[in-house]
Amino acid sequence: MSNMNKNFIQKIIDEHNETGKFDSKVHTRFPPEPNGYLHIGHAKAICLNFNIADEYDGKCNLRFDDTNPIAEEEEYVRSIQDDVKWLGFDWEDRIYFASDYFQQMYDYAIQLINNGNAYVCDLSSEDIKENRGTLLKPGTQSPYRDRSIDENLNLFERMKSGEFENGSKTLRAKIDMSHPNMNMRDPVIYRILHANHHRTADRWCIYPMYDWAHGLEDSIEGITHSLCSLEFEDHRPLYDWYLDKLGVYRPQQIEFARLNLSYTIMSKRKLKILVEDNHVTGWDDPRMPTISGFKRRGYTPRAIRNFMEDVGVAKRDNVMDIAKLESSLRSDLNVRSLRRMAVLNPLKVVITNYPDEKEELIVAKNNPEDESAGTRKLPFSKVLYIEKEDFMEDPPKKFFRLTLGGEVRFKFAYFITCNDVIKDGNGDIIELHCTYDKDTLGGRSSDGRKVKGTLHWVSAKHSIPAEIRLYDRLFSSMNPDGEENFINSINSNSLKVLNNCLLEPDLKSLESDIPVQFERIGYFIKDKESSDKSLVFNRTVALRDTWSKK
RNA sequence: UGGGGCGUCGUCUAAUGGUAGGACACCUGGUUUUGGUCCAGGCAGUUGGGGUUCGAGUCCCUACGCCCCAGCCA
Repeated sequence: MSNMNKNFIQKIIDEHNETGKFDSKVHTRFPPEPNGYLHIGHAKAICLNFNIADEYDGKCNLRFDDTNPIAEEEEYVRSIQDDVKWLGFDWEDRIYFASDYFQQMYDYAIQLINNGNAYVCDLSSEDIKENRGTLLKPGTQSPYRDRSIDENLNLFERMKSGEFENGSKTLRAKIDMSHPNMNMRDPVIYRILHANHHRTADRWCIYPMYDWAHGLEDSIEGITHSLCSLEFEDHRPLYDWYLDKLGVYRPQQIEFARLNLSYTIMSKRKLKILVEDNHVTGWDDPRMPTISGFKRRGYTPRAIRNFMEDVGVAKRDNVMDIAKLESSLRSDLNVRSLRRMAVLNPLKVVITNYPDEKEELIVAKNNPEDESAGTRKLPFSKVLYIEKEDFMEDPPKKFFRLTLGGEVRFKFAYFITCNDVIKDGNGDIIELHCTYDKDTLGGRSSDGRKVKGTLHWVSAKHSIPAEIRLYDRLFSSMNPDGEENFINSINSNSLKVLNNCLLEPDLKSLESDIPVQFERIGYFIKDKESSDKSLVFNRTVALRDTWSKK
């Protein structure tokens, strides 16, 4: 097998497989902390871990890294599972919690103490900070560094039993206070936290720090390749140090660059501000870069997964153009979505030469990309509605749509010519009087006459009302994270609500979660706020538009 | 100024030391009952300077630039 077009992680795994380092096994894990909703950046890690396991015929665990009871909640463990499932990944029975390993971690800590590699420190967090030194200056040793093993054992036991207050003591690794890597300057292993944990309640009042916990979790689960983001690169020496001092199985940590997207933020803290200060309606607001937000917006798991394949994996910092995500989205939606007629800003059209009471059913294709999607019947009658912007009395050059005296095709129906423009007192156009050519049924002329424009339309009598929400990017800045205050770069036009939209009747019974394309407009999905009485549709993404750009 | 990483089209990402390729974006043109899709074409890149070599994005030296690290967060 060649190394052509593999990413650097696959190449490392290939090497391991050649040398037999992990017995040719691949076992990865996705280890979220349940302290928030997953976003599109997490999706990269999810796809990477599950896909790579799959490619090498291995497994991928879902593991909650729940070592900080202050930040974590049950609600998040639920939503995280939903999101991973929605993306289409299956952890089978391998769902784990760091909190299930607390006893083992504690026992390992005792082993560390026994080997003289850890000590209980009475320094306050301020003192520890003080003693740590700086990037340029070495730290100084804790006065508690040389306690006897027995004293350490005794104190640690009492920390666990709840004898001490929060912050009064820590267990620390005895490494090197002048190490150039700050992570190695006697890092904290356990801190005292009298707090209720979402799974272990008050059984513990000491909680392991990330560096201690994470390697042990990986080791216990037999993970082979522990994939994480770049900022953990200088934690790897500590990851290795702990497992080596314990003499236990040691996975290989590999760091990759996380995903960044233009015009969006990925920081959990900032996303939380958007929600809490009501800049959006919730974690699943269709403008949010959360997985639940993308889902509600109408994105498909396939589009997101294809995008991640496309983006690749490397070590250099990157900012993906969100246009690439949208491109991936459109290409998935183009193939699968049903075509339907919807008029967002209705303009009344009366076909003067069409019999008053006549109605007919027009055959319309459901999806030109997929013949098997079949056809449906669209009602046509004397009074119709078209898009306001599809008529101009005084059109510019190359305007292919309806004009006074001009002829266009009403898609699937007839050729229509506009004869009169009716205006109100303000001079605004309120109605068009047109005639149809009855020999063009189906939208094709019998005399070879061509028409430049094709419009979508709905029959007034048969159409159904709907609210349509037009979403645009949440931020107008390409890099909101780089702004002095990201809130200031929120796009004030990120949501436009249209209340007088008219849909073809078939949409009444559309199931939720079925993506539709409103012809000539964009892709839409029925929102969860829809009811039988009032329909609400979200615009997932507009169709590519090379006309309005000009 | 310590340590750890990273520098390839506008943006991502490829290239056993051997024609710098692909995607998105952008621009042309063609097809089209969606100004969509599709098709064809175009624009555009190895951070700088030395060195090794028949040959360097790749190896060596050097300069420069960017990111991360001083939580009892992960």
